[in-house]
Amino acid sequence: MSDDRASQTECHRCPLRKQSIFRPLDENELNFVSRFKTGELTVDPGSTILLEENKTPHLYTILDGWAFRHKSLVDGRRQILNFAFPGDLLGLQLAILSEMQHTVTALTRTTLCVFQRDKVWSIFKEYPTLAYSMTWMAAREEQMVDGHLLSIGRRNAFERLAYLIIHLYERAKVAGYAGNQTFDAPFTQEHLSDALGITPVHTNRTLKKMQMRKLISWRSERIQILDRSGLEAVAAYEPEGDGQRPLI
Amino acid sequence: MSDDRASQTECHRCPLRKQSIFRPLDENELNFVSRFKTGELTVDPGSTILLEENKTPHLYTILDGWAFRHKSLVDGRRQILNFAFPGDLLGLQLAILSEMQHTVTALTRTTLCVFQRDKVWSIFKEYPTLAYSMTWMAAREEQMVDGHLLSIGRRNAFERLAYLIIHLYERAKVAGYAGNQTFDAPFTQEHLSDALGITPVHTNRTLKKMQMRKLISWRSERIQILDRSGLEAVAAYEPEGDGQRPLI
DNA sequence: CGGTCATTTGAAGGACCTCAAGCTTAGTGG
DNA sequence: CCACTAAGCTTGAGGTCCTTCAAATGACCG
Repeated sequence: MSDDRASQTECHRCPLRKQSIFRPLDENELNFVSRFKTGELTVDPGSTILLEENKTPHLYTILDGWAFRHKSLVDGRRQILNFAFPGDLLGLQLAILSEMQHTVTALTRTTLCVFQRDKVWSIFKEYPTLAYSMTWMAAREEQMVDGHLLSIGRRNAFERLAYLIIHLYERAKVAGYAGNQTFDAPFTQEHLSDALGITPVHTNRTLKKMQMRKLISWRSERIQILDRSGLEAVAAYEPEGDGQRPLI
Repeated sequence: MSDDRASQTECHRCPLRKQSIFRPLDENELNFVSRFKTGELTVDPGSTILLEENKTPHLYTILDGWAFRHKSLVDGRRQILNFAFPGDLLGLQLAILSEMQHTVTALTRTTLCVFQRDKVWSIFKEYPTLAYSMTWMAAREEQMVDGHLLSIGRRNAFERLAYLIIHLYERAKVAGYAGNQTFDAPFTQEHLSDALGITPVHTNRTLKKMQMRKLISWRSERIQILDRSGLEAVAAYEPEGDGQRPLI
């Protein structure tokens, strides 16, 4: 949660990394990014990146690592809203609404690209392409949360788990954390249960059932999808957007 | 679902109405809006404004009326993601991601302001203030969905209902559909149950219980909050953002 | 006044929760 | 190398919340 070593190198990877994956930044943008970026930050697993109450002046992009957005009731019941992967923007709500209503916590050792949030307005004024990308990411994030809401509201535990596994696999894949129907699982069953909206005990039983049916296996921090079409069938899975920013 | 009578009058109310509530549009923006707006559209209760599969070339703002965003599984189980009120933007996902993954349906007779979605990019290029407002609205919408996800995932039926009632009251209030702890309820118990993620039968029983405990009353299309602090207590309610766009 | 739709109520079953204990694993220090 | 600990995982038993099915009641409308 510290280690704010600034480095001006490879900045072009970060501001909206999705974009640089699909389209190289132009000169203006590169110039801008180097002005806008404050530095990099690496945090350990379990550390808080953004806290609900706090008003940090920062906005982040994940360069490497997993994190998760979550929100709790006063009595401690916690709901994981979504997981965050490289390229994802953290703290946009804070920058735009000047209020965060959720917390972001690192799941693995995570490297972030740090920006000044008070410069967001100047992005809109001077770099419409970047602004558009930010909005693109916000819209995409909302689309994912919509999907989770449908899942939590209308699927049973077994179906929810199937859906979440597929979702995580797909996201891990684009981040490079997956391969061959297998992906890293740097989380505990408790994290899963907080994402699924069920108890750890029931999550455990549901996982067991899913392994018993040879749909997945989970050994040593890795989850393998054994029967993709079987999983899709129980989840009533419908593929999400392909993650590609449209050409404008 | 038709009646596309164009009218150039009072356009300044619509493009991002929130904004015009808090700050008058400047000359540039007014000029822009009149170029950008296609017309107005009024739809009857129950009609579909935006359909998941469809690629309408339109983007809407609600001028008057209630609508709701929802999403279903293939077998028909439906989840209401959020309700939409005057000032809300509909179809931003379609415009930005070129893909809608939910449907929007009118709850009351609803009047919409219609825009061409392919002009969104020109907003970003030429009217950064409007672009910023659009992003503001997207961020706010996501914040609301986050709140619902916490609710559905971690509150029980009684608590969910309490939360939803307060939420709807607060939103109806800014839209002018509420007054004196009372608000319009242009929906059925089935809508409520789809928003809460529970069955109609259980929704009915939960409503009964809530009326029995003198927390609310529901008569002739109007819901009255009888005990606000009692409701807040059961919901563990925490106020949302004040809906005011920050000055930039 | 019949028909349709929303609401209401009952009874029974099942999904998920709670509580509680035992287990496994990895890390720590003697 | 072996306690010892702590955190996570596993399993059982019982209870509760919510669902399902089914039928009755009420409200509205032509």
